[in-house]
Amino acid sequence: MNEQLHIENQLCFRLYKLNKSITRLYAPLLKEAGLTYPQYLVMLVLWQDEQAKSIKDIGAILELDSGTLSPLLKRMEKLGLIKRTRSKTDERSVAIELTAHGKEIKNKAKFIPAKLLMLTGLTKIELKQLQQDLDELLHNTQQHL
Amino acid sequence: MNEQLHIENQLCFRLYKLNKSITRLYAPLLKEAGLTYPQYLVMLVLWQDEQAKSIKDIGAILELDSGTLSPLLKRMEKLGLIKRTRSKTDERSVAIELTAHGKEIKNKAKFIPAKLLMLTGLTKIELKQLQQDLDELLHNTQQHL
DNA sequence: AACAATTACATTGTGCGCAATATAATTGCA
DNA sequence: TGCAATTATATTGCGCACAATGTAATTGTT
Repeated sequence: MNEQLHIENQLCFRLYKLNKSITRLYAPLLKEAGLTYPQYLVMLVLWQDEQAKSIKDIGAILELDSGTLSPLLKRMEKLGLIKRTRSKTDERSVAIELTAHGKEIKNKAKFIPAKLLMLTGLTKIELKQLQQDLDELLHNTQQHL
Repeated sequence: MNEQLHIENQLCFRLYKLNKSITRLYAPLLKEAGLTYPQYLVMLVLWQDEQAKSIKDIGAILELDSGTLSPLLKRMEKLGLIKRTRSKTDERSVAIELTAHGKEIKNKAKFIPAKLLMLTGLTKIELKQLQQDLDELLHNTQQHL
């Protein structure tokens, strides 16, 4: 009997479940704004400073490649959230910017983080500590990629 | 400027990246055994006690529904990892059991958890503490689903 | 200037994950 | 017993995630 192979002992399985669990918590809140979770992540990046960003920039922040982002951003354009424009200074690059509708949604979305924090039941101090732990782990794992 | 909406302040984003990052760490190790990560999770469940389990049982453990498991298990059958059999006592139920090949793979896989733990750079104590923290968070979030 | 290498993005194909719906078997209850 | 409700699984459709490949624009080198 190999205790290490026991599924409940595996860190990865907890992260797998927790990630799904949190995504499901977001779903109803995001639905009100008409967003999926990955779309929400893109919007967070664009809301940051409301400046146009290239697909490359967005990919670097979210750690997603063009195979994921190209169709995702096309869907978001069809939903009227963003506009895609070929850069004139570099025709290879595509600039992504928010539409007026995309900017408006921020007002609905800005209450989401607080709502979610409440659902986690974490205090601000626990949150900060957990974020540090996860950052350290993220740093370690990414060294081996 | 809404600090809460800043993507780098969001717990969910860390979990999202960490989950992807860890899955990518597994990928090359699992490839040697011819498994994807979700397939590995199913195998972990079946390796536990090498007894046939229903799709429902597997779904309860992995928190996956038939929409995910039905095609996943069909692919695994095609790969020769498992066998699917309609239960005779209850024709609605499908029993999943390991093939000889499926059992053999355990010998390759049993070294994976230790390898991965090393890549995380965590001590056993840190691991245990983190697992507890994640369990608590998982428990809290699942209360609201 | 010519051309090889690199870069930014798009496309194709595969495998999840999940909502919604369908179907057949079983159970529960009047 | 008959029939409505429940249960176990399957199917469809959509949206990621990512590997592999393709393409056009740009850069670097000689």
